[in-house]
Amino acid sequence: MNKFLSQLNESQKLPAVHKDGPIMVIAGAGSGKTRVLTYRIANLIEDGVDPFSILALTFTNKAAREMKSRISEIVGESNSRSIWMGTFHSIFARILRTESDYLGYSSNFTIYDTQDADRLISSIIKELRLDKDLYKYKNIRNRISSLKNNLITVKSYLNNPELVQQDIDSRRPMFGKIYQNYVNRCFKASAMDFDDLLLKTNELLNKFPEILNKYQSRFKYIHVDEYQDTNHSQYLIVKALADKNENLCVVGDDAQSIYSFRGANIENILNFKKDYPDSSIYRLEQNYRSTQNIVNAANSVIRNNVNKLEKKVWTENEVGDKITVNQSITDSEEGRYIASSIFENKNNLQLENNSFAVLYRTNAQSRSIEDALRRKNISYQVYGGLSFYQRKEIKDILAYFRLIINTSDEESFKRIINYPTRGIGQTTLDKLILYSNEKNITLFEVVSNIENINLNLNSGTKNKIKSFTILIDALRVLNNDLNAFEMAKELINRIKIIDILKSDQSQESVSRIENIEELVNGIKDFVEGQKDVINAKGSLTEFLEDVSLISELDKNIDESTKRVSLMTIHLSKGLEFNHVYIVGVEEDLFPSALSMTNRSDLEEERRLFYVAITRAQKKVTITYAQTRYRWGKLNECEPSRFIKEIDDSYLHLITEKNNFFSNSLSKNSLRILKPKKFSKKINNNFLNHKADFIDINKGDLIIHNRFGKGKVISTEGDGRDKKAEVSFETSGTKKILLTFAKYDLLAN
DNA sequence: GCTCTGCGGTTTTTT
DNA sequence: ACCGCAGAGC
Repeated sequence: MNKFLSQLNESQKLPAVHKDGPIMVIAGAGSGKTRVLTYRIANLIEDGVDPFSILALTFTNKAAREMKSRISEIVGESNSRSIWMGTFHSIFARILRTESDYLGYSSNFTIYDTQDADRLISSIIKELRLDKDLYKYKNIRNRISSLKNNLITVKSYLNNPELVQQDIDSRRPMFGKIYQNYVNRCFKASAMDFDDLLLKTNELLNKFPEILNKYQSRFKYIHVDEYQDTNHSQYLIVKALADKNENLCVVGDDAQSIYSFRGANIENILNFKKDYPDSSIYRLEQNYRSTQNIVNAANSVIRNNVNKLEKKVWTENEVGDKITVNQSITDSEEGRYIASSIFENKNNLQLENNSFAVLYRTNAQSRSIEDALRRKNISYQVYGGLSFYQRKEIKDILAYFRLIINTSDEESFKRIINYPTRGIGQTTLDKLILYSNEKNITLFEVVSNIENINLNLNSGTKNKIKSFTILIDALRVLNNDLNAFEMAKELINRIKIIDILKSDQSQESVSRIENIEELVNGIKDFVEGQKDVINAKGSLTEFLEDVSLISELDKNIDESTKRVSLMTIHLSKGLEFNHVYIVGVEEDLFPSALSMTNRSDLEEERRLFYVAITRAQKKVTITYAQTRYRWGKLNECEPSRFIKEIDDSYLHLITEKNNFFSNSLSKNSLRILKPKKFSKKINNNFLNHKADFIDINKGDLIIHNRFGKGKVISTEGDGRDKKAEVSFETSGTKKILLTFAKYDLLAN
């Protein structure tokens, strides 16, 4: 037996050395499942299995990278490099590019993200002259996505009276038409959305036995991490590929299944034994991550779920601190409590910022936490939300890149035909789209041939269109020789985007310029990094492939500054932190109001809470507020039922007596607030006396997050109605409402 | 065709 | 508060 296996305990060792045949590993939180996968793959290689024949599907590309580097420490880099390891989406995108001919696609196909899909759906709804209030693009997108994840193509949809009736009943009889147009337009644009990457892989494997055979023979050993979060489409791909050798190892934890909204099917893990009757099932129940109090608290919560596999997670770790539950009066008070608590723990326990994570149910909750951390000078990193690559200026630059590589890409074309503005407006674009739909040719073909097409355009417009096509054609030629970084510089010079943004002096433009610079630096890093990769050239194509499937956690973050992590609980899955704050643990927020109508949704929320608790090694703090701003309005909140589900013996409740509220609250206001449900009147009193902002007055200098530096000319109103008129250096005079505005006091 | 303004939806989670 | 969009006015 290989000596590195001695680093595993007995129950970890069994699945790690189980070589052939289907196995499932049910791994409780913190039980070392990544370790098992790592050593199992290393062991296969030491046993003489060709790394090229090992496939490992992970949940994020970051997880894949980390696992690869750990495997390379054992079996060497030349071996680990050859393993097929990555997310479903990235691995099968790679295979689809290789086999694109079979499906009638070009190998350069674009990957549409959610925003691209939404825009395309919106324009189809508009073109079909449908009522956009009845046909909400989000509903349509979700419906298309769920059909695709269940392998229901347009044809099978139209042949299924029950499905068609569902849409008639929800007053969307034209849904089928939209679905059909959407699929056709994606194909015409040579684009695949996220769901297509899985759907088309299934199509490829089902329709072409020689292809199926090729990949079945290649992938002799298949591993799937986070199996509980696979959807039906992914399940079928795995089943098809594993069918020949049946060397399949799936690892997961039904208690951590939290992605049903994107089609994940918990039944996949619950039914594994039925699918593979000869399979072996292993359980990892010893937790190495957390204290006894944390493990026990998590167990007492998940016990309330009916639908689950029985297992008992336990630990030999210390008992540890109890879970602190803190009540705050407002959401901003909650933020201040967390910032103070982090500050104190850092000092008392000699911890760095990166030992702490703040986890929340919705991205919108990060704001109050960010404000509080900023005021205490604690550096933090927000993951998720509007990501860097979704920002307008970045998507616009990327749209150029995408069009250069795939001129059929309709969504990219529409983004940049008039960016920067070159006098080609909506009217012209509508004519181009109409013609391209009529003749079934791409928009770029239309403009490339604009001279010979009669669209009632004046010669000025025609010339503007011509110079656009000349620009794109020139860049396409350059792309044959230049790498991604050189292309980026070339593009930015040619469209003069920095100059244009500079001429507009607003704070917003400054930040757009910074973002573009950051993008260019990122591309430079990427090109440098590609020098180590076999056969890679650092081309634009490679860069786009990398960027379009990047996940929130894959981003390169400068780790030299240690930061507190802020993220949704969904994103935190698989991670661990010394101290974890779970915030906004209130009814209607967590569990979400939308999850309370049926048992299975509520159970998923509970699993989410379980995930949150089990991220912590040493300490969990749960917070909730009595009032919270949502949709710009103040709401009264109640503590979440999940808090009550934790066995009391693991909890330390902070009562008002020993609670340390920040200085801005007087003892009086605390006394007033003592009754749990306070009246509207008291509520208003409180808010009028104790407004939640940095008070500013005439003559003060402030810095505003959007408008920059400015001087207060006058103020009006009181309490939370207080407004200030501020003269900003670059943005002119604005009136701001102090409770909402984001600013800091510079001097007075 | 461009730009400003006001309005309405937004906040469940993401590859 | 924030964003995207539609409509008005230039």
